[in-house]
Amino acid sequence: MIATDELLSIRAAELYYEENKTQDEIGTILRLTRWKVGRLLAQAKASGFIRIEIVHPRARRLPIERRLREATGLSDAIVVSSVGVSSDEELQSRTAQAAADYLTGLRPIPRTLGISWGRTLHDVSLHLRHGWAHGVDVVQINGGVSLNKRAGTAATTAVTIAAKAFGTATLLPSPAILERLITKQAIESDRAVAGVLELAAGASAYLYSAGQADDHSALVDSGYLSPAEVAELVRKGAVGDVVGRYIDRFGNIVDAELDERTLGLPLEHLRSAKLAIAVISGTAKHAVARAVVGSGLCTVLVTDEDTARALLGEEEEEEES
Amino acid sequence: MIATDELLSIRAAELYYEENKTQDEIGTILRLTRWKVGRLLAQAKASGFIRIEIVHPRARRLPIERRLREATGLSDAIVVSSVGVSSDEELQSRTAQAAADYLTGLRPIPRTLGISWGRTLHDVSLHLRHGWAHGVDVVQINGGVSLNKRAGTAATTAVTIAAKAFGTATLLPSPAILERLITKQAIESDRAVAGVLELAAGASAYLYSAGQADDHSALVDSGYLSPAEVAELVRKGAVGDVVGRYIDRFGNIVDAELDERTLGLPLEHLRSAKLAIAVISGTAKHAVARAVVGSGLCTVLVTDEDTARALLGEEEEEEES
DNA sequence: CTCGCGTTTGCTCATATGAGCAAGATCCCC
DNA sequence: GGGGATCTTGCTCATATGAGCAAACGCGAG
Repeated sequence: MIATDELLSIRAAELYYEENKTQDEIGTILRLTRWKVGRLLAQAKASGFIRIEIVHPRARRLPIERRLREATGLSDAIVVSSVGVSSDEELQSRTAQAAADYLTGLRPIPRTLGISWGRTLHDVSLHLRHGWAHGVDVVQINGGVSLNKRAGTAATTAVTIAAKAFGTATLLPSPAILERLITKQAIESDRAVAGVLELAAGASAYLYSAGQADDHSALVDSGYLSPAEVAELVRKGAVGDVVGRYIDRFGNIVDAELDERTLGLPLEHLRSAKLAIAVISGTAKHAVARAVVGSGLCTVLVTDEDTARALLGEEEEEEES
Repeated sequence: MIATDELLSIRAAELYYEENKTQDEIGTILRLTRWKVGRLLAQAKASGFIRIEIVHPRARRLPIERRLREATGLSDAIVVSSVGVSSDEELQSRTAQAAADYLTGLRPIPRTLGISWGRTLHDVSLHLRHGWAHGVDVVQINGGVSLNKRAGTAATTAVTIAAKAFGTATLLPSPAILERLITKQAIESDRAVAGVLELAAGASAYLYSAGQADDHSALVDSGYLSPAEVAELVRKGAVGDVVGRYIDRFGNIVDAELDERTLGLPLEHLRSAKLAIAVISGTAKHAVARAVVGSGLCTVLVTDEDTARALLGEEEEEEES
């Protein structure tokens, strides 16, 4: 485009988008035919001079969703807009809301929903509408008895999601990680526990999040792992955890021995699931999101715009006043 | 708007603006009639959920220009967009560019143009196109011989503007501020100087900027005033200077004695001019811009979006990712 | 239950806009 | 300076959209 045309297209855009003039009126003002104005406007759009943003906490980014589906083979991708967001918390809250929306709109409605636990899932449970479905049974897919403070969060999450869907919640009465392999095997073979695991294995859908591999991980908070142990896992290549199991950037288990002592559905089960919804948001989780998506751990990803761009390899640059 | 409609309008907006679907197609997707979709879209716009920005260094903000004209009685206002601008320098450069554009498009073309000098005016001179007009004579309206480094800037500005318009430049061969009143009176009565002042008084248009009242003022830089003297002026209420004369927020001369020793067109002359174009941009100049516009020193203002909003009393709040 | 009022809905019609095409302008290579 | 090749321009026509209106709906008072 020649320079004088570029300037004209900006003048036309001002009149069109800011002053709501018709292309015909603009033609009169700028002494152009209305077709020329239309072309200038089209050029301005094509050159990226016209930026249209949807400013709303519930806004999604459909073009990014599409590119993500195409690039990764996910069966669905939900990407919330990060326009006007300042804190990671708000972004995560928006993402949780979107996950709740997605769950609500899911057809067919899953009879049994396997879930993990953590801050994200808890958030999702809060954002779900009372009566979001009728008769969905919820089952935990990994050990969820917290060792200290956060007591009951895991249980609360499952119960809330189930209650809001007028269904039942089945809790996995076991720690997430056992100290000794033998204990884990013993618990696992316990009738109650085995029954829950079997139920979990037969769930029609899974909903889970992922944790970053650092001191803020829920597994550290809950007392299952010490910061030093996590640091050691990171040294071995861990980028985060999925249902309590630490994976490297290829989605492989980092520490086989630790994994053996971790009670819950194995990752392979998620990989072969028909419907596995991962909810992952926040700058710190870009790496684990990559691993989850890259290794086929989920079929549906709910995330934020920045994480999605990171997955697509287009890091966002700073802008705006 | 009821909550469910708000959400629907966001979904519709995503499909319309991001996916370029027609309202009809959106209707099919969301199971609505196309009229309902149109109404939702209208609601989304009305609620401010749709933000359209023109991202370009030459973009102006026409609605703000209009409000500014209406609120202040200016005969014209040019407001450059500050979208995507990070530094004050860039904003000032954009504003200077806009001033150059305005000057170029001015009809009737002024025969004689009275100008001040300073960083801003220099910027404008550089942004003017060679051949921006044919035969405009330029005359300085205030003393312009610099006392130190910046030597020649004032002269260069006038000469450049004139040369690019194939006209002549008339310089005011005098300092901006004299140390003693008697000297000023003597110079003023000198044939050469008096002749220039007369020419300046008869100019068909004026173009000038304003300086902020602090150490960065061009008058301090040029050595006419010491930082201490400026500080004293500020104490007396000075918000900035216009063609070398310090004014308070009401546009009144702050120090009559100093003003007496300042050589150039009196401010009253600018106030009664048919066409006086002020170019003022940057956060530090909001106060002086208010004084200039409020006291009728200009008929046309070229400024940036932030300054314009400040004049309108709508300070911009921070936003964006 | 019924009536009246205000809101929402689906429609008709006028207008605005984009696609596609033919004529005209411009370039540039010889 | 001639003559294709390419780009630009103004147009016709089909489509998308907004204004305005009447019917349907919902809601509360009697």
